[in-house]
Amino acid sequence: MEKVKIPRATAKRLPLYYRYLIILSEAGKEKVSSTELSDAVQVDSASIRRDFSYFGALGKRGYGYDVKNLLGFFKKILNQDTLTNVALVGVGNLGHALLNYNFKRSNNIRISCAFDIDKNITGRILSGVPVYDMSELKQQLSDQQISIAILTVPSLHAQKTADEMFEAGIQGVMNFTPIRISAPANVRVQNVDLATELQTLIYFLDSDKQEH
Amino acid sequence: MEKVKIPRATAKRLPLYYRYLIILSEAGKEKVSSTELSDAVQVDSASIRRDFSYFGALGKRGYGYDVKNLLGFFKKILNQDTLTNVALVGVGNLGHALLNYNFKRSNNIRISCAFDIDKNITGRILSGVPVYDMSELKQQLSDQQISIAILTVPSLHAQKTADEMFEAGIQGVMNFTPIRISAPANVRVQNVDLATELQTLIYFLDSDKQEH
DNA sequence: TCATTTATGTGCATGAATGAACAAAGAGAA
DNA sequence: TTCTCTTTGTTCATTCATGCACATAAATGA
Repeated sequence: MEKVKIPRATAKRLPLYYRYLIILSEAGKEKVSSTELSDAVQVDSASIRRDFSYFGALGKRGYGYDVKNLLGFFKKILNQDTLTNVALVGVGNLGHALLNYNFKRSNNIRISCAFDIDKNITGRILSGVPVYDMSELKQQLSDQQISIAILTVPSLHAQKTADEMFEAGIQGVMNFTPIRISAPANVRVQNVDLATELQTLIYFLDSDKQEH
Repeated sequence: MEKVKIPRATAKRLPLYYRYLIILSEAGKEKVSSTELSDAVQVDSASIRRDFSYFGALGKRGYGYDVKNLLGFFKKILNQDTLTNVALVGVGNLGHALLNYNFKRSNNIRISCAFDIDKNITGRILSGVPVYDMSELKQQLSDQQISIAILTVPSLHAQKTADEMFEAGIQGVMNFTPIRISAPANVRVQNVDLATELQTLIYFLDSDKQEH
């Protein structure tokens, strides 16, 4: 599937559009306007139209967008037509929760293997996912052709574990540790920093308060 | 504590700086330069200097920043000198994980109560946190003077539950559901959309691949 | 058929964020 | 003290993102 050069901000919104298109489709809606969608996803309607327009003229003036059309289109753009397997590294509290998180339903993503160092959980199958010892990382990722991993180990092991992952050929990391791991230039790291987000929320609330 | 008007992007980085300052302090470092910090937090050094400068001239030319000074300063800015209590609404997989997540160590945030509708877990104490029935939401939040909540209920109940929270006086929500909840104008909502982030990562990886 | 309404696609102006570059200030050495 | 070196604080140019506003095109109804 040939892809156009899309602004970063747009690319971040695509999965959101996709999810709401699924909802609309399941609700039996045939068409949708940028204004309707705007209400649902809370993005300005002009931004939505521009986002869509990067892929060509997908809508019809005076009508809106055909839901089925749009859905099929985004499915291809977002590689939703093929299942993406990812690895989970670190099966602690958060890791466990993610194992049970249903990425598959609206995203066609599946955690197909997990890794840990704790002998009590390695060698077993948790929530339908086999848990291997870290020593098997390279072999398994290679066998299963996995290039994306979710990192949920304790901070202390974050960088060391990340290095092992890069060694094993990981190209993209979703980093749940509070450490900013350093990675080779060709690797994408997406940080999800729970404590920081919460604290930012608190900060903004306080400054809201002071304005009034 | 009087606060200056800070750009959004800067405010988002403050907790990150704070965390690394703690690490530096614990490692016994007395001073730090913007360049050193830049390596650690992966933010351009000029941006760091500018971020700091919003609060006044905190550094010394030719020397850098005094770690203890800076730390004390950020502690106040970020309200780290007082404990912030938050509520957790929805004790499923993710909720459980968050109950065990240590927000307190470097952020002085504590989940002090949780809510659910499942009679099997309400009325009990999980990971040191009491779990109440949803019917007690308003009373408890009022008693404990809590204005921030983490929302981890199933998508289907997201909006309805959110409405109850607003009714109970919640001012800030960290929304882990994939639904964009609609909220009163004075309420801040921070969305943490795991599936979307993962999918965005996949999208960027694919477009990286196509460039080469 | 023709007028009216609806909703797209895009030009434009504005604002935010970034990072390079550098003058100024202070630290440290001689 | 005086010189050199380091590192800040800030200016500036650039890029990115946003949302208004509107011309254009299609749909709908009379």
